[in-house]
Amino acid sequence: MTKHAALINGILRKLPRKEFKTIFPKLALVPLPLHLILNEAAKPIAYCYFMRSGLASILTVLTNGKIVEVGLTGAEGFVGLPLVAGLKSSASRVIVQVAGSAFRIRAGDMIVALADCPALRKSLGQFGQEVAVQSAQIAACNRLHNANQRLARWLLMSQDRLGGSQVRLTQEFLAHMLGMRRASVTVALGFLQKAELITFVRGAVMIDDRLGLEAAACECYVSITRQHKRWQKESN
Amino acid sequence: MTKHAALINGILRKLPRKEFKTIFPKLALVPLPLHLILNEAAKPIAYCYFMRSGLASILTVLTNGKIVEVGLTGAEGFVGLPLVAGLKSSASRVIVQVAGSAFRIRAGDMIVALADCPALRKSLGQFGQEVAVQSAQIAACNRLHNANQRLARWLLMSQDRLGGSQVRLTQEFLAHMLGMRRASVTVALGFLQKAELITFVRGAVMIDDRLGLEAAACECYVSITRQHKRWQKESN
DNA sequence: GGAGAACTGTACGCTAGCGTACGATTTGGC
DNA sequence: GCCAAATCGTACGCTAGCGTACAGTTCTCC
Repeated sequence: MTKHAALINGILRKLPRKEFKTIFPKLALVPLPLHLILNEAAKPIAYCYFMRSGLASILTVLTNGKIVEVGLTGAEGFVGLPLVAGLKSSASRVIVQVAGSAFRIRAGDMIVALADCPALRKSLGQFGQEVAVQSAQIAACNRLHNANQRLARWLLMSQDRLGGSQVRLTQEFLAHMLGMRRASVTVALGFLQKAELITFVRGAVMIDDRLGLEAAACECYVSITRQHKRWQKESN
Repeated sequence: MTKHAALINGILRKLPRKEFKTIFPKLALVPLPLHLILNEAAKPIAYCYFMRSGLASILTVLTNGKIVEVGLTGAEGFVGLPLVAGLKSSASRVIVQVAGSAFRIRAGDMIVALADCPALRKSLGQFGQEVAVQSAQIAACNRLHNANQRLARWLLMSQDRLGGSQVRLTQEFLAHMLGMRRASVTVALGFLQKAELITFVRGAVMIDDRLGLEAAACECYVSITRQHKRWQKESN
């Protein structure tokens, strides 16, 4: 593991050298296998993660076991936000949606590091606000927009955070994320494919026409993106 | 205005004396008339508010003008969270839902105060997480629960934050908050009234049977409440 | 106290999406 | 190469909630 490798994470990259040196020795590069649970709802946070690749979903878990995705983060993000606010347990479940890797840090080490790193605190505070914005927009989206639009939004958001044009996942999983039936996902994917925006095979979706997909998605995708950019500017 | 009056706000009350003295001179007690916009989406934050009474709704605004409530705060809360993270504009609209009063502080003064007040930063950071939890739970709720359940949840949440057993608002407004038709609100209110959980008249809803209403609501109400209590304990 | 505005009750046709089910296809392990 | 498990396509009846519309009621202002 080199410092260079760590720079792949959006939060770590922005850190001043001094703070980076403080936290770096505590980081462990770990793989993130598919479906690994990073934080569990209502459970203590044992580790925090600076994502390096792959995709993590932030989920609200209902008592009947149903789950709904309320946020999404890739290499730009961090998992373990409540800890930054001085809290010890996670309110949501965070799972690996697309396998990758991350820099992991023990909760105890993170708390110590935070005390010495004002820039890190600020950076994570901003990221926390971004995640909150995502949740808020998704809350509205879930209420007002239809399955096709929401699916298109989800594909765009995940592509942004992944890089490639292919997303590997099953329809079943997608159904859980979007809080709809698997059968509805099949239909919605079919709709987008017929419009020549995507192609999908067993276990994967390819994005063929990004602009077209943006047009097919609800405004929520653009809203989240635009808000992100607005705040990017403000933080300089 | 006395210091005692300020203690009505949940955040201010918890502040150590020293920090309170720092921020106190910058606070102005202002009335919060119905429907006043405290922060506007995508606009710079001019003032922050420590709520003292009344109710403020956090709204996601869509481009077609439709709005959906994603969070709710009363005298326990604060309006202007992005500022705490070093950001200058609000992502959501925050409006006065039930008239009341608040301690208002200019954005510039708030930024200065924050630099000197670690306990305030921590307190607001936690509150930010709570708001995020609300959004996340509401996102799931909007996807999975029906109109009656969501209405019951909303009434319970607002009663918690208001105190009294009466909530003054029109069905039209309630419809906006819950992202449904006014006609659907009429029907849902009728359902809850027939079950003898509430009574409503033009412009107001009275809660008659709180426990019954909790049973009629979806689990989301309990989830939000429970998570709040869990974190309360952890922050000591 | 009368006019206009704001608010509420109700109705009707319509559609997206649900729950469920079942068979077809693909994949991976032995 | 075969079998079990995973994944996907599709169908059918059903219902919550939508859009819309209109009339009844209550408030407010002059």
